[in-house]
Amino acid sequence: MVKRKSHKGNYCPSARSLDVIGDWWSLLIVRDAFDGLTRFGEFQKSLGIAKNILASRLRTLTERGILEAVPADGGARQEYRLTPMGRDLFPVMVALRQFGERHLFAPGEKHSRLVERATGKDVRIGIHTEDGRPIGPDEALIIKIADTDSP
Amino acid sequence: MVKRKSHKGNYCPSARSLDVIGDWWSLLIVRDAFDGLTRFGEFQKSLGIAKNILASRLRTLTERGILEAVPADGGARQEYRLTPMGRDLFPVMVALRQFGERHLFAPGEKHSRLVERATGKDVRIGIHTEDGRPIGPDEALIIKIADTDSP
DNA sequence: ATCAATTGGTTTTAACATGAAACCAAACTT
DNA sequence: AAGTTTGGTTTCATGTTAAAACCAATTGAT
Repeated sequence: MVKRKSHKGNYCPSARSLDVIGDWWSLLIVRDAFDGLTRFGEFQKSLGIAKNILASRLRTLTERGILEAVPADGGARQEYRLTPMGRDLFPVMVALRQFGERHLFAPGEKHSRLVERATGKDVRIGIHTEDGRPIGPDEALIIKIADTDSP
Repeated sequence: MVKRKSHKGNYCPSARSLDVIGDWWSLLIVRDAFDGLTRFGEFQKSLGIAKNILASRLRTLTERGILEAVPADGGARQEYRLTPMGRDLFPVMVALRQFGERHLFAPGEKHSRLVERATGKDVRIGIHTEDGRPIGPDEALIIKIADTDSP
C-alpha cells in the first residue's frame, strides 16, 4: 500500500480521532476494556484476534494514552486498563452501539445491551446544543478553521 | 493478509457498526457527506484519497445503505447522498469529534467546530438513561445476550 | 461541429498490513 | 523439577492499500 495514510495533521477533530482508534480492532479492544477485560489472553479469547495483531494494537493504544499497562501479579505480565482519556471514548461506544441496534439487527434478533448498573435501564445518547436543546444533523453546520494566511 | 476478519455475526451492536463503517476512510466520507459534499471529485479533493479506494468505499457504503447514488445532471454521473440510515450516524460523528477536540489538539490549537446553524452554539453529546439521567461509563454495564442453548 | 479539458472512474503495480501458525521465554502448578 | 499456561515475537502467504497510468463520457472552448 505505500503506507497507510494518516489523518494526524487534519484540523477536523473527527479525523484525528479516527487516526487514533479508527482501525479494525482498536475500538473493539476498548469496548472489551469497558467491559472489564484487562489481560492479553482475555482480549484474545473474546475477540478471536491474531496474537501478533493484538500485541501490536495494545502497544499503540498504550502509546497513545488510551490504555495503560500496569504490571500484574508483581511479575512481568501486564494488565491493560483504560486511562481517563480512554474512558472518554464512552460516548463513541454508545453511539456506535445505538446505530448498530437500530440498523444492523433483524427484527427480533437478540443483541447485547448497555444498561445502567443500578436500575437496568437502557443507556441512550443525545445530541444537543450547549444550552441543552436537542438538535439533529440538518440543524448543524461544520465551521472550518479560519485560514489565517488569507489577505 | 488471509482476508480481513468480519464482525458481522457478532452479537454486539458496536461490533456490527464497525463492520459497516469501521475502516480507515468510510467515516470521513460520511463526515464530508454531512458537510454537503456529493460528488466523486469533491470527496477526492477533500480527503486526498486514492481514486480507486474512494470508488470502492462509495460502492460499499452505497451497497450497505449508508449512501445512495442518484444520477446527476440527468447524465451518467452520480451524486452520493446520505440515506436516513446514513444520517443516523450523526451521533457517532459528534462523539468522535468531541473526543478529538478534548484530547487530540494542543492547547490553543485551532480546529473546526460543529455548531447549530441558527445560533452558532456548539453541539454537544450526552449519555443518559432512558428516563433522562446523565450516566458515566462506571455506572453502565453490558448485558450479553442470554445463551438460549444452555440447559 | 471539433478539439481540448474535466469528471469519474478502472487497471496495474509495488509496498505494506494482516492472519495463521510456529516458536519461545517467563511464570505458575504440581 | 518438569510440565503447563500465559504472553508474547517471528515467519510466511495472501489481501489490501496507495499511486500512477489509463480510459470513456461529458463538458467547455473555438
